Amino acid sequence: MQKNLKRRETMHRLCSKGLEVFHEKGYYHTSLDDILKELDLSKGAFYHHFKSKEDFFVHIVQNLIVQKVYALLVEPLNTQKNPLPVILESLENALEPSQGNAMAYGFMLNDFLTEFNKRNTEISTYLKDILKVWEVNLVSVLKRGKVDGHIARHVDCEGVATYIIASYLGMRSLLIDTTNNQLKYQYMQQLKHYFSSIAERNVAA
Amino acid sequence: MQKNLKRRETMHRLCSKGLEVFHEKGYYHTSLDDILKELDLSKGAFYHHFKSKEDFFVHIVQNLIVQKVYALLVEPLNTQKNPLPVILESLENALEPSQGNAMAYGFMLNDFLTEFNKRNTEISTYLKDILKVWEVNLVSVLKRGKVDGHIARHVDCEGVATYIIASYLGMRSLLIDTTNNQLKYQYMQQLKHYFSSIAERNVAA
DNA sequence: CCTTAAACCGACCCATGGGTCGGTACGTGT
DNA sequence: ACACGTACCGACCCATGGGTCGGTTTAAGG
Repeated sequence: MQKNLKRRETMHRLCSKGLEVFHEKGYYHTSLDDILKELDLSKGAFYHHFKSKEDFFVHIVQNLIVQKVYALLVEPLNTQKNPLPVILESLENALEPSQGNAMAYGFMLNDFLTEFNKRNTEISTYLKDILKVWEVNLVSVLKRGKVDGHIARHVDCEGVATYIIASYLGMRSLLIDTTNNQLKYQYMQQLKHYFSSIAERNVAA
Repeated sequence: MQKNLKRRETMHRLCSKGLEVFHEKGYYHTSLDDILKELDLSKGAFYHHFKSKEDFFVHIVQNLIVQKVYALLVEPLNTQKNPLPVILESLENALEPSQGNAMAYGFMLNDFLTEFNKRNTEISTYLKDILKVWEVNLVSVLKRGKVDGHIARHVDCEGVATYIIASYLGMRSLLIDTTNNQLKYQYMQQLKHYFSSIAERNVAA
């Protein structure tokens, strides 16, 4: 069973490095050789494991990117506490440029979303599906917040979720290439103002 | 002076169609021939007027894109009225997919910003400068709103401007390829909530 | 061992697309 | 009318990069 292990390991090395370079330089601006060179692998190796560059990226999306979004933005919502601070915390956490040693490249959905839009509908769809999952989870946690008396009853939960996602995506756009903590701080601050406007007044946020 | 007119006309046709196609398919996914074919012009014509594809796009940015952003998002701020409704109106207007007959493609900064980020620092800088102008104008109009008693004194105007821009950019990301009026409506609605949280309470917004 | 098939190599193919260059057509000043 | 320069043409050059394919190495099974 050594062969099977080798296969998995090589594929994982490819996907991992692939995501890293794709995120850094963009999908269409990264040649396979860029990735292969860094891993000391050949074209032959690559095409033995993947049908095409596109197929390769689909693997990356469905394995790595989905996981990252889940870990950063969906899992943290899974608590019984007041949703608003929980959401704030998850967003702040996800905006962190890199925790630990390796590049955690917080969030890359926005870059890929615009890069593939209208260029590759299949990949676009996969990426949008990920956003959708986040949105659905946001909505459900917001609705629960309403029931629990943390969020005002008049609030449109779908609208709030959309707005959170939009501001977050845009923030990622502004943060690109500048590790500007000032921007991040401003964003979090205003988000708190916004949240206070949808919180139930008589309960401590 | 016929020659000079011809020159201006051809350059303008190139830039105009160039922006259209670049915005539709992306800069790097558009070949010069894509544009030239639609205008019945040749490579020779193109390189007679522009140094390179990059030089061409710089022209487009500095002439057409700057103007569009000014017209849609900066000029409307130039009034003495309460800033918050004015800003809302300008954003709503700018999100309109296409007013009139030709494609007005509302706003394309976000797409180009992410496309050129880390790929072409010169163009990136030009694009960011445009955003900066918008930001500066937002800040100044917000500060005036404070003086005029429309906006609460504790508000961080820079933060608000950043937040508005972020949410707007992100909204454009979400709206791409879907002419989803629902999304736009949700966004405007939540923006109003947010604005109410930074408005001076004792004055009608 | 010795066969078989997976893992991998790297030279090659070829379409794409930015950029070049020698030429042509025509308006313009003299 | 003649010369000149501007606008434009389109065949060509060449680097890039996705994908192919015949071959070599290596692990697994009998």
